[in-house]
Amino acid sequence: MAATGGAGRPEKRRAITRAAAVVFGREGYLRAGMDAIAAEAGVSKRTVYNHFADKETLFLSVALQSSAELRERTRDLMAACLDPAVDLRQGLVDFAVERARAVLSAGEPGTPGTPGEPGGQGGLAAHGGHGALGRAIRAEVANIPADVLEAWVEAGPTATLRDLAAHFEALAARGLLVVEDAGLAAEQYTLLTFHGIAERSFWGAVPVPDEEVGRIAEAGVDAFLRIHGAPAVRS
Amino acid sequence: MAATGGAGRPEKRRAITRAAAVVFGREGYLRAGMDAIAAEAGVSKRTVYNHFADKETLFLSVALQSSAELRERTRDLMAACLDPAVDLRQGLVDFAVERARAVLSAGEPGTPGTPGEPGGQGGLAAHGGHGALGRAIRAEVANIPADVLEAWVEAGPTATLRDLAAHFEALAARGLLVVEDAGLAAEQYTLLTFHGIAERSFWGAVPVPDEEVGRIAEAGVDAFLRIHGAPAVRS
DNA sequence: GTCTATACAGGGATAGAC
DNA sequence: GTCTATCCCTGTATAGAC
Repeated sequence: MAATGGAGRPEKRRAITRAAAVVFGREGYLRAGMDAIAAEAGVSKRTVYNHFADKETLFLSVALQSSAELRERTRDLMAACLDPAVDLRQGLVDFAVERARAVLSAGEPGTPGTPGEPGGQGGLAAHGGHGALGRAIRAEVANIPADVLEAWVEAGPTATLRDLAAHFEALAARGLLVVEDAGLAAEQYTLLTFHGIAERSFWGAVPVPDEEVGRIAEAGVDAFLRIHGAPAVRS
Repeated sequence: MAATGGAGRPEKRRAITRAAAVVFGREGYLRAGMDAIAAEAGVSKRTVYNHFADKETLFLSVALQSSAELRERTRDLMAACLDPAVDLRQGLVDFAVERARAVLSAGEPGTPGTPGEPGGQGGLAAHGGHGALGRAIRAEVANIPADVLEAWVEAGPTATLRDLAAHFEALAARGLLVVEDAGLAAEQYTLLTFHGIAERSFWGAVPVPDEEVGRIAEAGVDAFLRIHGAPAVRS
């Protein structure tokens, strides 16, 4: 009887959350219908209500899950681009570009992308990208309970800033960066290399050409290194 | 008979657009009802449909008007803070703080603010702020015709970037800034001093303490001056 | 016993009619 | 200015199927 409990087959529950991410991302919270979510999941509407008390509960559950998933995916990209650091500037540019692609790409079906890429499979954003769901959340921010919104921010953006700050501290210890406040440096890097693209594309709603993504990422990294680059690297 | 023509008393039309800005900003596009807009304007619902063909037309009309108004208001703030420029750093900080207040403040009724302040009266954002309407537009971005969205961006954010770039070029000519690409510098200033606050507050939906706005503005200006400050100013 | 399919009650919205 | 036609959506109830 527990509405949000573990009733029913877990595979059905996963199909519902995945379908909800697709439909909420595509239509937004208010326009999305529970009928459409049930159809996308290949499940009866009654089954949806068997696993989730109502539309809002389903949306908030999917939002929190997506936030944590995107943080993990971003942390993997960070490690792949910043840990080797044979070329710091190139690593910072690569991470900016890959992050923009991961968050903002619409996941167009015409381009299969890299099918064998690990870490990107089975997540909530198999079709539509995390950006679409993030847009739906931002659109409903005024109607989301404060504690849930705080949990979403903490599990996603804030945790990612912490991950990035840890990397910057490690780079500073190796003499490649000069940072007093690693958290501030992480925020400035994110603003200079990512938020310009996010804002221009309205968090993935409007496509931005790859060429321009690369241009903005390079300009952002150059500005960041003027603030925090070690003298040897800055030149 | 022209739906969007100048039928009816212009005062009624202004009352409708102002009411629409209030209600759309408060409730968002989908949740806002034409009944509530008519009631807020103090006119009959029939009068609303007499001036605007339908809900979408009204929304897009108000969006474009608000975009142009916010651009003018921001340009005034820019001139007031950056033209004297007895202290460049202080001027850049003041503009960042005033801009954040103008865009993101919820216009709480308990604080009458500065009643005699010129330029802020009679606009669409008398109650609720331009940020609230901007949030409603961003929430509906996927459902707005591409040409209208482009016009909104051009009349608001892009025009403001151009205004700021012109100021930076003047400051560079006076030897206070070092900029190769004034447009890029304007974008970096906006990112470093404004977008962090906008994102943290979700474009005005969640309040940010004045103290923190000031802190972020100062840190952003310091970073900006490390990139573009003239050597005499940078120290 | 859980899932599917469908039908239905209740509320609210837009847009038009009187 | 009020009143109403029409549609859509959430959430529930009623059937039967693996």
